Amino acid sequence: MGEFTFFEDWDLQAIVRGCSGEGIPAVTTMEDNLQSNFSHSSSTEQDDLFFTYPETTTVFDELEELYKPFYPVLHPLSTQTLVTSSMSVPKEVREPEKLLNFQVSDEVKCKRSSKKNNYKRAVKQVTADSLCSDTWSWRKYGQKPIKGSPYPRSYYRCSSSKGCSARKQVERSCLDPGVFIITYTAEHNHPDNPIRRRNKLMLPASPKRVKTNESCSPNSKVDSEVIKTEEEDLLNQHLEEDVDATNQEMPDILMGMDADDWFPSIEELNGLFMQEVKPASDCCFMDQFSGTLADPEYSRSVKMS
DNA sequence: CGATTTTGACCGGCGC
DNA sequence: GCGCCGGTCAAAATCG
Repeated sequence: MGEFTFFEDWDLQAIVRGCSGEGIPAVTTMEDNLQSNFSHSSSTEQDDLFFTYPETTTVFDELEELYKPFYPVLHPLSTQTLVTSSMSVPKEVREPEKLLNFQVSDEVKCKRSSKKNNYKRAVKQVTADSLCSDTWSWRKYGQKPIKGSPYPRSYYRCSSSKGCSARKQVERSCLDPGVFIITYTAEHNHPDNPIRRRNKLMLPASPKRVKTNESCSPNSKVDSEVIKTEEEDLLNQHLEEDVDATNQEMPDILMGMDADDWFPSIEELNGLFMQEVKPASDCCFMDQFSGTLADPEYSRSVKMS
């Protein structure tokens, strides 16, 4: 997939690495947090990644915690993570109108003890800037329109190792289309590979690959034009930013690495600089996450469930 | 030609 | 039991 700036989003790596069981402490489960009465007031950057639910908080505190990542206006956007265990992303997250009736305790009780959900989940909210910086190699295996959201959810599995059960889901926030909600599931059972993980840039889908689907609903057809325009603007904007970031923020190259990666080899650095800095015109990554930008006709083909 | 994406079909969980 | 929904599979298409 189109991961091409693996050093940009250090905290995204942190989450993935957490899943891999190396470097940063592994993904924290809801149960762990409840047991340890862990507070969100920690001052370390790492802790800021996680939302936890201390036993002593009130329902309002919990609601506030839940609100934070999904109301970027109130809380300036940063990559933030909600870690859950053995449960799906709360539906209220996607349907904020229901959030007022949402109680964390209910969610904790809502165990879906299926095999599918029997993994730790790390839910993360990132901007488009951060989307392309995942250090792992992911292969898309599915995409589904999600009820209540105008944007489809894409499903990826780790392609670095055959037996790796790590998965991630990417969907746009229905509240802020510029924000993406990434859900990591399961853990990597292999070390990250700094060479392998640097995928080639994804090029826009060729016209012959673009399919039009007239069977989609009238709504989606109208909306698709709007979405297309907005996303093209967003893409152009972020492509420019990516080039700037690549040129100016090289120190960040170290930020997303665990101890083993802090001192990359000369060869690796050379390769990184030579491969990662590419013309913005070559960059097209959004399709990897939203299934929309690289394929301008995408939303036309999304069938309404 | 191998890797990846696309996409319809299928499956299992859940609510009614 | 049935239908809805999310998640996954797998064949075909596509890319480099």
